Amino acid sequence: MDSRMEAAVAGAAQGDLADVVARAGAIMAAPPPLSTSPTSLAAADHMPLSAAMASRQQQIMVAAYDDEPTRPAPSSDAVMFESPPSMVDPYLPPSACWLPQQQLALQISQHACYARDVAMAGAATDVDGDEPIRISPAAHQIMKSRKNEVKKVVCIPALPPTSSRPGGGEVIPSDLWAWRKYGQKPIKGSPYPRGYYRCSSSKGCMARKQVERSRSDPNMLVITYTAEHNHPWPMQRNVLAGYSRPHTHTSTNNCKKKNSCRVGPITSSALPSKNVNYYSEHDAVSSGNLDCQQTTEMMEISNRAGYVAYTIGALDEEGVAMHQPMSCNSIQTADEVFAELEELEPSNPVSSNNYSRGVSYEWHKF
DNA sequence: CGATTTTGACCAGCGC
DNA sequence: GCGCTGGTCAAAATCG
Repeated sequence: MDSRMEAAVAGAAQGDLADVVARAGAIMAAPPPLSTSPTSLAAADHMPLSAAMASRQQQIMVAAYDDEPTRPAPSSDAVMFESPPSMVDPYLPPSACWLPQQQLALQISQHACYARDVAMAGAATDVDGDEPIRISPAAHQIMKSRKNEVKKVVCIPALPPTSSRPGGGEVIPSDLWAWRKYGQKPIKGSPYPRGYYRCSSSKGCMARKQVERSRSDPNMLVITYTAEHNHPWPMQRNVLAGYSRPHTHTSTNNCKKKNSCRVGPITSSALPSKNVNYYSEHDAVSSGNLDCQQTTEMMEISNRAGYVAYTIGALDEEGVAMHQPMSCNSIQTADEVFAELEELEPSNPVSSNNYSRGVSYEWHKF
């Protein structure tokens, strides 16, 4: 068995589910020891997948941000990541597939023993592809714990801590929902505390999320979503304003206050509370209540703004893994994209300059 | 002044 | 039953 897989399963045995996810993500992301590794993104055009992954018929999406918006679809070399790729939960809406490069995410759900699935998907075979995975009973028990609670786990590269923030300056990327922190606890065995957040958009909303750094890879943030939002997604089209750039945001420049890594306030008449500070950074849409149209728009615009999305592990009818780039035909600069958006909704301006240059984001209600 | 964060206290679940 | 651990509450502090 791949040593990395052993580590992942060991993590599960220790009850570190988040770590399992992170490890699985690392497995998926790790540069292959050989250029022909099954997980090699460089071999994207003819990517073989593990049998276990295929059995789940999972779609694994990798979204890569290209710093040069005018650059065409990347060559095979261009999809060698330093950051982990995203693995998108098939139970999640398609919107979850859209991920900026620096939030390349491993995203799994707990619809059915997800950690095992993660481990299986991440390393169902070793590098040689011939060794089956064995999950210890202890690990399996951990995976089945928390009863039948449905969770979504997102593993993303952590942003650099902001020195301006007290207590280490953890920077929590946004997922477009409004979250309010209600607790923080040190976690046994981990040097990093776990933050507890609840949705602040609606009083009755039971949505929760937990944010912690992976103890095995401090560069990874593991975000666990619990329960569903019982209200509409608070923003619409112009949410994209915060999406099309990697973290050139102002955290290092303007984050003089502890809350300042929220790029800017977003007000919306649709919101129950006034002047709610929404996280407006660009990040995975992981909770995903977006409808198909929104998703399509986001995918399209993101592609045009310089994102390139790849599907890894989409299966044909015979279970043969396919890998194909998603549409990325018309590459435009982000400014062009947002200028176009403004044309679509002149009453709902998007500050493309601010956005594209990462200075400050001013979103307007719609 | 309202919203959010911080942080210690409290509570519940689980294993021994 | 007890202790450990994780999750939540709530008061105080902080921020805009």
